[in-house]
Amino acid sequence: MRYEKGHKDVTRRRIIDVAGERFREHGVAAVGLAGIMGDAGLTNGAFYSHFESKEDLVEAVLCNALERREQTLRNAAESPAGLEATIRDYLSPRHRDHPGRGCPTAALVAEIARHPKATRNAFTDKVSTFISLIATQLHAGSAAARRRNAVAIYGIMVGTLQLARAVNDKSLSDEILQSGVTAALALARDERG
Amino acid sequence: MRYEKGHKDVTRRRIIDVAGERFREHGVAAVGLAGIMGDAGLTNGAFYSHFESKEDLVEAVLCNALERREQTLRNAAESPAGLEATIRDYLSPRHRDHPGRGCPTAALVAEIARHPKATRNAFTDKVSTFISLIATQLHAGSAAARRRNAVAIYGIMVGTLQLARAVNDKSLSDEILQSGVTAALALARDERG
DNA sequence: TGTACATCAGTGAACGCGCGTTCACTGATGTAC
DNA sequence: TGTACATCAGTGAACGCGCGTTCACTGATGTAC
Repeated sequence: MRYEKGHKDVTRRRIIDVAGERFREHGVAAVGLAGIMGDAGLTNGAFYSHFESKEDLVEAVLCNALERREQTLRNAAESPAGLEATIRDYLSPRHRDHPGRGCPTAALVAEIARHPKATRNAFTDKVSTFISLIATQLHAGSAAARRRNAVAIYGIMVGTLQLARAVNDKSLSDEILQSGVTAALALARDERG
Repeated sequence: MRYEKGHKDVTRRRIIDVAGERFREHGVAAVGLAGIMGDAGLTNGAFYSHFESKEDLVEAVLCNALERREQTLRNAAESPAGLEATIRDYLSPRHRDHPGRGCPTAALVAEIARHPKATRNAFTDKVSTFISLIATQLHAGSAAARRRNAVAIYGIMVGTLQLARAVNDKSLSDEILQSGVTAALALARDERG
């Protein structure tokens, strides 16, 4: 079975997509390669003609998911109320309830901290980019204050989304999301500093 | 070898302490029971006279670590500048660099979201307590605004600490911590709402 | 006081299982002559 | 145009390993008589 040109790339992308969803849902450590390959419609053995190791896949998945996130952020940044929409969408029940297709940072940040250098480097680059992208959407205060607020907004989004996901009580979870939105929007409008 | 009274409790506590450190450092899924028992100076077999399962240990570890955290928070709450000290200590390089003895929420929140009901219930109770404890240390705004800010402060602490840990660049990591401190303190003093 | 038995925290080998990884093989297509 | 060979994405069985868990056993002490 020879395949048409680009077939292998398509397969590789399918593996990355499947793995991205499963990693964000269950964590990297809890997801096995056999399951990923099965979901991608392949058998175990094919994995190693696409990736060198599980860690190699993790890096590819992370880069892919973060790049998509960056595109979304860039698109939002073009409309004036973009940041507000980004914050409201990020801290929405929909995002909370569907981690598989959601923000890779919120789902995997603690695990990334324990992964090897290459993976963490890729993550670090994107964090820098996200902070800059948020900062360009802030208009009050000095450049330093805008950057400081951008970091805080990113932190509040990641932290409150994770808390809302972990908590086992719907009304508390909703309250956490709502408080996160209010605080992040206040930071976005901050005139101090 | 019969043991003096209370010996078993001491052993159980030692297992919980060791597991608590290792879980926070490497994540629950990445830590094996044999390693925990070895570090506690015991062999595998002894585990099941102390706990019903790994999940049972996870729950015990989480309750223990969260309870300690609550005590620390309560002690800080008695001094007037307690919240500021709590925030600065939480978002310090020392806390960032030593997750094993640090906040269980920051280390494990994403994993907790994927654990069974009993574990999540225990976590939920403590999150409620933490939010209330932070809220009692806020003095500006309505009761609703103080509670909202308490949630946001908790979220900012958890989110920025995790980002600072995952990022592979010291100066960016330090900047994230510093921005978190500034934003959390601003929220603590917030007069709006 | 001495003997027989109960207790029970801890031992350490073994269980089945799924993990990440390897590898000889397949078979449809493209290329060479 | 027909034949022989190269290519290479994917197959599927097997590897060693460490996991969570089980269990028959140990042996120092406490209790009963």
